[in-house]
Amino acid sequence: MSRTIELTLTDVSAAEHSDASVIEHAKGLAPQFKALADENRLAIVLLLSEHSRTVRELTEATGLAQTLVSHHLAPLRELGLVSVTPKGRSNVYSLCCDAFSAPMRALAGLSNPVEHNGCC
Amino acid sequence: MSRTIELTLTDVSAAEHSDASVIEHAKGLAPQFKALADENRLAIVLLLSEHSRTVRELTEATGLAQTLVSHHLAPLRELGLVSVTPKGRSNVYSLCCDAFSAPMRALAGLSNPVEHNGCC
DNA sequence: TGCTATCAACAGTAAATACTGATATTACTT
DNA sequence: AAGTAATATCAGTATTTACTGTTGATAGCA
Repeated sequence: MSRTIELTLTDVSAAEHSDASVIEHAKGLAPQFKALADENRLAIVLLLSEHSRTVRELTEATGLAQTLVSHHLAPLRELGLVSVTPKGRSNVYSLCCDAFSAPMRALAGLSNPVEHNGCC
Repeated sequence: MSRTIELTLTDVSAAEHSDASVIEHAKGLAPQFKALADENRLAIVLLLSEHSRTVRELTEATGLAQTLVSHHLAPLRELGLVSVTPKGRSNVYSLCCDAFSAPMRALAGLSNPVEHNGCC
């Protein structure tokens, strides 16, 4: 019960980057990780990776207060990780694009990473 | 200048997971993201993805205070993301294993993710 | 034109987290 | 044995961030 996915990446090969460039890179990358670092925000993202949902649906699925769901959606929106489409009096949220949702769906299927501890 | 890597994953296919299981999964996954969410910790991890280093080397490479580097290494250690090997009076840190360092090296080579904003 | 559902923004509080400086510990060096 | 280099821990402060309750705005519905 496993499969193989492919990710196309900029080549990093054996090339060493300067320390300074690695640190610059960390600064650019950290906000994305931060957006996924909160378990409630991550739950929202994973739920959206299945299919688009309204705020109300997210509120029901997570059991969180509506105001808290909106609160978490705001930074995801600002980072461009999710997009909004008004529909009637609802707001339908979707993951931004496949470039993001594909890896997220992959993560959603990862076997429990907590049990990774002590692997080496 | 790009290449394709393969990741073998537990099958997530089209199967919808229950909301509850997705939320459970988020709880298990969030700590790993949290460990990478701080730009200084991420810098340390990316530096270690190139090769193992002592605390002193990490301190020099990052420009951070030694005590702060040690402070950040502690949670990475507890999560099992890095491992320590005493060598002389130094402590050599390495990324835990290939399962982790391979994706991290890939990330280190990703083109700037900040410019992702507004893609869709 | 009220009425209600859906959502976002605001203000305040509580809690977590990053940082600093000082200190203790261990292992080399002379 | 004394001195020093390398590191971790501890206590304290500052900052960030998550959360709650209230309120205001918009859009459908009766």
